[in-house]
Amino acid sequence: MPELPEVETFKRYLDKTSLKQLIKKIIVTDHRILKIDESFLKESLLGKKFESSIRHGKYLLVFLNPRYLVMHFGMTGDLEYYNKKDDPPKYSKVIFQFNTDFNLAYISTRMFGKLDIVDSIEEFIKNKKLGLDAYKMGFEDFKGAVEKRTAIIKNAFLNQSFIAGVGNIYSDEILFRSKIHPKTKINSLHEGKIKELFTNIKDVLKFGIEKQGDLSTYPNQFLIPHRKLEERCPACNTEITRFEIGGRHGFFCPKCQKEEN
DNA sequence: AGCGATGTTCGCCG
DNA sequence: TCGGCGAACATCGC
Repeated sequence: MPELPEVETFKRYLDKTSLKQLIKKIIVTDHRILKIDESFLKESLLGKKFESSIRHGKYLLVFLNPRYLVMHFGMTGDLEYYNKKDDPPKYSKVIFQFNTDFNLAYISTRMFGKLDIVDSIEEFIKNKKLGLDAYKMGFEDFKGAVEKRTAIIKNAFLNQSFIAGVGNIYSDEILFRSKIHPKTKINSLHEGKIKELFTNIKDVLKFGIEKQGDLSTYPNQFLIPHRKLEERCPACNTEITRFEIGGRHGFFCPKCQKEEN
């Protein structure tokens, strides 16, 4: 699932369901998902509670005093809070059993997600070299980040050290809405365009969060429903172009998104 | 039945 | 050091 809107949805779900309950048992069904030893995971969590959570980019950090559990979801991660009476969800890799009738399952279908333990948020962000959180950043900081970079804009978005949280799909949507060609050099953008881009990042992510990360019911005027071959631009009816960049497929409208801005 | 996939990381090269 | 590329990771659904 996850780019920023999905992870924000996981955060709200975890906050609503799983805080303040004693963790009495942890079951790890696949150790490849752990970046730390199982014993350290247990030492850090057992007998404690999930106190609060913070999302930075695509990462969710859950505070347990004194450490943080870091959840990353790869391309196919999920969380499910379920009654102990029921079977664990399919592809559960770690199950947190609370001192209640419920468990929280960390699910990773394709094993791309990871769980880690860290001492502080600042240290984590620094070690991972993560940029500003795309949803929380202010305009001046964003402008500073843009001016420090020389890469083409699509690659910049995919690089989490530029700004954190935007991935392949939402970056296409943001560039479409901003009428920016994905291969535009990011440092060629002028102030007005940077401002417009900033506003569109916020709006696209906000809409995504309101949709709870569900991409399947987007209105026609967005690019998202048209990210496939032989689709047409909802604004001008030109055929959408598919291109490859950094080993991924991106989509854009060659008429609405011209190189020059 | 092969290919592609909302992510990250690492090594290589310019 | 940065930027871009390609591969690797793992596995399921189309």
